[in-house]
Amino acid sequence: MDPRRRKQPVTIYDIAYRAGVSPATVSRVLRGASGVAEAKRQAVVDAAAELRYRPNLIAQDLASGRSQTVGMIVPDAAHSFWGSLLKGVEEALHSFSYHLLMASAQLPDGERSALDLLLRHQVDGLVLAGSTLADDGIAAIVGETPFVNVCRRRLAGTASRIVVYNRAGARELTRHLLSLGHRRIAHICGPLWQADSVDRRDGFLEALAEAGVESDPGLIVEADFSMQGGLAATQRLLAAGHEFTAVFAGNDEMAMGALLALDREGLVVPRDVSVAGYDDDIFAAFCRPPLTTVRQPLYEIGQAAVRSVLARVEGEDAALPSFATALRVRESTGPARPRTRARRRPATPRARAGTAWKPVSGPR
Amino acid sequence: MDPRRRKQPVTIYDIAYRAGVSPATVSRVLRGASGVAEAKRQAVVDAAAELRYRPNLIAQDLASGRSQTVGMIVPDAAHSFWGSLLKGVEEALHSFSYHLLMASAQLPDGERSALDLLLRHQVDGLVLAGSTLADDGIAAIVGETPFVNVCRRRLAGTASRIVVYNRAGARELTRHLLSLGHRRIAHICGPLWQADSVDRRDGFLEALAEAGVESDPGLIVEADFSMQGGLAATQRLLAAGHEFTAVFAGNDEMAMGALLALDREGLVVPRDVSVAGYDDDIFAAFCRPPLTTVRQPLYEIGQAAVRSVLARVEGEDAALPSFATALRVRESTGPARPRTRARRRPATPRARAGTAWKPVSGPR
DNA sequence: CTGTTAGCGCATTCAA
DNA sequence: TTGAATGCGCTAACAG
Repeated sequence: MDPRRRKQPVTIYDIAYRAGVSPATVSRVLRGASGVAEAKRQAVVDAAAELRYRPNLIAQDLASGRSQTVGMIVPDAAHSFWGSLLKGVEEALHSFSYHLLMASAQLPDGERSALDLLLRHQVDGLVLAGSTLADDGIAAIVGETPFVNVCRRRLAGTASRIVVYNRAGARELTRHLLSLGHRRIAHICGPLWQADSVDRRDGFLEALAEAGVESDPGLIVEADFSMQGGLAATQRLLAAGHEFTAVFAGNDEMAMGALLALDREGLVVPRDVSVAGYDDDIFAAFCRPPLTTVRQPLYEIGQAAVRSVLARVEGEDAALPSFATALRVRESTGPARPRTRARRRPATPRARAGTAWKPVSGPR
Repeated sequence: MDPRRRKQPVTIYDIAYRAGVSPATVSRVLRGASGVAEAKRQAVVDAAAELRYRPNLIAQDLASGRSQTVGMIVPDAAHSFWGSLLKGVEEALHSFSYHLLMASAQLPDGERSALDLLLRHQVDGLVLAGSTLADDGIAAIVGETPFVNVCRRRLAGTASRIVVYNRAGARELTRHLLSLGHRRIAHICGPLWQADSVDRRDGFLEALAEAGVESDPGLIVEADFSMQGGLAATQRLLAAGHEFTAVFAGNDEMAMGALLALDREGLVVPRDVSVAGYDDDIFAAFCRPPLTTVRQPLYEIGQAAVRSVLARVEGEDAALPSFATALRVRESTGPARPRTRARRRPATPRARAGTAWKPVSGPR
């Protein structure tokens, strides 16, 4: 049933034999332990090189009780948002000679089983991106294994979470809009069961309040962080006849959808309506017009998560850093038009318009 | 030095004791082996559940000689192109109860060391995305470990490669452009040391040839698959005064750059110039205008890669599937204008134009 | 069918 | 400093 159980071609025993020392000494040398005669050390190193020795980490792990591996759970690697985080984590791990065991999972249940799988693999620590589980829920299944949350989707619990000052970021962005003369600003927020969505919306509202601008509940709509969702939300806004001169989308993907929806209506950005996003996603600078947005240092956040987890793996009690955001003003935002209701130009007739924005986007 | 070498809280010995059987029997039951009395089976299952037993895969691996793990190397997880592939691989692996050890690496050297690391971890197989290494080079370092290449960047070697009919895809897309009346079509190709780039360019040229349209070398420029590169390439094309009514970019990212460059010149797509991309990236349907492109089933390719690798891990000699592409006609392509040289509308003055396309895109 | 005996490859006591 | 012995948790012959 089992074809060929591959055995290690060369082990420390081979090296020991060749170098004329004991396996224990080989182990010491290979692991950089002190207290080995230089002559033997060299002999071992040479032998290992000549034999093209490749350490068996699995064996090392079992013997040492630590796997040199960190597990990461990502909701959807196909989106550059998560991809950036993933990249940061992977590269940081690499620099510490740790390995990355990756799992993707969206539903809470999938997350739980993914966690379980990762733990079976004896990961030393965990980086959870976009988790929907609460801290205690996670702790219940991971036990002592250190973990840190990044961009979590749960409102409660900050103990394990790297926080990004999203409220401040949203506030700054909104102030920018206000400074351009916008008063009726629509906000497309992400799912409100997610911490980030709520934070950004709150920041938005705070900025309005501090400027003495009354917020119109009708101008706040919820979507799902997808381009499709942003498109639909904007269409709803438009259809409802709400007047607004700017749209602040909770992320760049939704902003992109908004741009498309506005275009469909013959509205020109930023002449008729300003649009802003959030995240400074990989494509934000290349939209037309390039998108005003708020940069979240995802890559750096990923790195910080790793540092924090590894520190705890080493037994140190690492504090979780927080991250500020940075406003990126580009061309999708401009001065508010004097008339509140944006003027339309006749939409260009399109034969294929009906199918144009079908969700052909992602793979699968 | 070593804080707490975590030991397994509950092992098969504990279960054996509790269920009143031998560890071997526990192992059998847990691994679903046949030939165990139902009574004992049940006892073991119950004991395991009560003790909340979590198998130690590391130990299993060491004992069985197989790690239930596949390694994947990705050039850049922050791009949805690679992300889609990654997602396909991960999910397929998951469905086979395999794990994914991920490594990112761009330079050949990084790739080599990444491979080495993965092998130290005793991965059962490898999926290499966008590899710059030749088959024999890879084999030299992985030995017997099965591997498959996906979207490789090397021209030579198809033995390990899942091929996508990119030439046919490019041909079909070009025919579409030709059918719209375009005769002077610019092509922004990817790096010509990459198989995909060459294939697509060749498909482009073939379609022109079969239509009896002479190709103009001046209309073919090389870029690096990035948005920034597409922007710059298009600007070069424009600056050189080349006349063209359509642009076929080697991938969607470059197409997006092209859209921006054309916009900067006051050219309207598709009225003045048609633009087409390749990949059907996650944002393609949401550009303005939505991008005509060629879909590559990346997710499915990832899955196929997994099936193939795992089959070989099992000792079967799996053939590598090939994939066709699908033309996605959207709104960025339209009939060619009668006059060859596209007409411009005065570019709108922009204060921030200079900084607008700075490479603020990726993280890092 | 089931238990006993050996390892898997390496780290790590403990003596020497 | 170094080597011999023991074990990490589990699988896999081998007997019984």
